[in-house]
Amino acid sequence: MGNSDDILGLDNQLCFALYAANRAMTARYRPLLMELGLTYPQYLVLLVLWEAAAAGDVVRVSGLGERLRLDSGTLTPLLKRLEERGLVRRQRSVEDERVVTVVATGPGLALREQARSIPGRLLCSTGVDPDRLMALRDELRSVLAQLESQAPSAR
Amino acid sequence: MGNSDDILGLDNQLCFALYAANRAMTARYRPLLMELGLTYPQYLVLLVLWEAAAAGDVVRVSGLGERLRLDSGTLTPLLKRLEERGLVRRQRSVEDERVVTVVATGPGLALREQARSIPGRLLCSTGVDPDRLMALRDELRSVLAQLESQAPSAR
DNA sequence: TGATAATGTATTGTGCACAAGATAATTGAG
DNA sequence: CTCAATTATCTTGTGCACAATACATTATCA
Repeated sequence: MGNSDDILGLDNQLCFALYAANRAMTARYRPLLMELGLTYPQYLVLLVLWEAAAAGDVVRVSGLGERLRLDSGTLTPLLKRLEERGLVRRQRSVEDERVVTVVATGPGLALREQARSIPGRLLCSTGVDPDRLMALRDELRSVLAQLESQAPSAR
Repeated sequence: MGNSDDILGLDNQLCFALYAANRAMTARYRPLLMELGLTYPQYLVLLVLWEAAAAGDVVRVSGLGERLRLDSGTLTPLLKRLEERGLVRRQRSVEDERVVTVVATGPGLALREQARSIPGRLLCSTGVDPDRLMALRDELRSVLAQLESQAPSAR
């Protein structure tokens, strides 16, 4: 075990704790999402599209990117895969032909019902107190907001 | 903004908070690590190899995988890239030829001195109270341990 | 109006992650 | 000793992430 005061000790790094916990969490999702034929990022995209459909909003690729913090190099091929499977429709806007809007199709919207059980099942699967997880979520959001509020290269 | 009680609301998901915070954090590391010519996973591998060198231990590929929670499909090409750059040496064990050991070379060990400033600079860059970050790290480690202690498919 | 800048998306290239399967070496039961 | 099972690593294929660049469209201004 590394020294607990080693500034470069792997286990002392917040970044590694984040990195490992994130992958462990998505690994927990994987078998549940496989039932829906989705990867984890695809699931996140659908969460946004389901919310938009419920609110009657139209989402563009750039809107997905802002919400999920992903760029077009990630989203474009991901959306094409979802479109090939008929879960999503991409359409170039007629008012502004630079814009591509994305909506969930019938099958894409139907998936939401199957997805409904996922958060609950995952919560059980973790075996951690839900209140602790919610507190952790809030703290992560707070840190994320702080990270994003700063200039990218603040020293 | 999605309903705060929508069980499928993006912003209500712990998983998304983890996912976004992790990427924001590694994005903070990126410019600092670029000075050393390293990616973030390469940096993690070197953290382990530096620790091992200090302790006089020899690390095998499987040991790196256990420590970092990565499999050989990720590590093998990563280690080859580090080896091409002369930062690492891979050597098949003579006692057991299935085993490949990995050690940091002179230049690889020298990088540690340059890396020493990174945790401190990153801490400043986040603009978050260090005690809060340490508490967050400990909570993440605790959740990670809980996730890893359970059967992979515990319902 | 006609050049120029800004905007929104797509493409290309590199490097993780991870599943599945292959390969080679070692171990162990008989 | 022999061969099946195990172990450790490597390979292949798919799908993110992200930087850099390209491209078409729209907006701006001299």
